[in-house]
Amino acid sequence: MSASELQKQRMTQYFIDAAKEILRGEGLKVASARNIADKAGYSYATLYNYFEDLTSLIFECVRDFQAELEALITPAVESTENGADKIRRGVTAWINYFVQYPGIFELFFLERIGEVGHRSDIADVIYASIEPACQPGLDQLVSEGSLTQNEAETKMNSIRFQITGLLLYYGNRKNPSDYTGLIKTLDRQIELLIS
Amino acid sequence: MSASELQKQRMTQYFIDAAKEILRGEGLKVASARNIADKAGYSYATLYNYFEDLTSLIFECVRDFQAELEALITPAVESTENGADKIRRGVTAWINYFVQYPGIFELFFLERIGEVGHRSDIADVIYASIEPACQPGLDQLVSEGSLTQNEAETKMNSIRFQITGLLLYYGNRKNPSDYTGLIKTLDRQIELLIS
DNA sequence: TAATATAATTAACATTGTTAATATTGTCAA
DNA sequence: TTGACAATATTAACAATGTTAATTATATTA
Repeated sequence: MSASELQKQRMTQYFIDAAKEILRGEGLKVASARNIADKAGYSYATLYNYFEDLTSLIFECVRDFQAELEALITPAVESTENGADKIRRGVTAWINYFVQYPGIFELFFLERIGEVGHRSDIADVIYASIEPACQPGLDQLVSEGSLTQNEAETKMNSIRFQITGLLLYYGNRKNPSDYTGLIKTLDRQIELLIS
Repeated sequence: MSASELQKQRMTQYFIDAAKEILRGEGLKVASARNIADKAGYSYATLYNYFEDLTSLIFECVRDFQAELEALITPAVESTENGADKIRRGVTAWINYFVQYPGIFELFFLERIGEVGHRSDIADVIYASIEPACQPGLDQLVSEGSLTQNEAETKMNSIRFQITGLLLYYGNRKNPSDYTGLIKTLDRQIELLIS
């Protein structure tokens, strides 16, 4: 990598780090071009020398968060040999990540379709985020003969839709109203699906 | 009602109608104070003589949409005596409404928590919107002895979370990718839950 | 050191929600 | 019918947003 490319790489990273910090803490509505650039130590216009627009920068953050999420899920899934347990632990890790960072859930799932979400690449990342949590466990159940390939796919979708919906309502502070209730509801729904 | 109260009532209705038309058609991001007032035939500042802020006006729209949705669901549910069928038809009507008006789904479920959604009253309306579609059918299954009260509640939540998640991903044009696929997936998931 | 290329900043524009100041309209007594 | 006052609507303005163009500062090279 040339010196100038290294510089460019560093600059983009400054902005990405600043944006991630804001998204994690205060959430999407605070992640304005001016706030991000401020936190990165540059002027707002400088940001546009390194990113086409604000959405591109946010997209980089989504990819980073996704990688972070996957890095949390994988060891949780691999901590057991039991297929059903793999799913339980994977899904719980998935949920816990978004509970810990509501701003990231907001970013992943609640952004207006026409803005960040409309980029099909971002939608792909989000949609796929549940797979590392479920796929290994389901594969195992299939290989053990407990499930057909077809059933496994249906169950993956059930889990995907259900935990997303669950978190969506939890995020709106409706039901369940607290974390204990969330985990209890999650367990019950998962049990209903994989036993 | 006095003459001036009638006037006030009419004015608010003009703004609500304009806002609903925009929300139905172009969606939330187009529903600005200026656009709504324009469509209502008044200046943007006039709006603030009748609503505390834009969120209050949008909230009125949510309530109207909820009533409209319920008016579609009820006859669908009552069109059969079979408990499971009541649920199938109710949920399908619920989904169809939001498929027809993606802007209303966006308004109901995708708005940032800190803005419209943070009003607990609006969150209540949204959360409850699934009940007319499920409750009658579940009640019937309970009264027939097919379900316990407890199971019925769990299933209601399962359905609530699942169809919301399903629609969320469908709205992002991911999976299912078309309406036929959506209905097929919906049927499969409902079958898995109530049979 | 001077000339040039690169990179960062300020200024500016259009758009947003919202408020204050102003203009218009309607009502009613003289 | 006119004049005073209240009610209502409109324009002007503010701060914040994303974004671009013009300008300034910095680095590189001859």
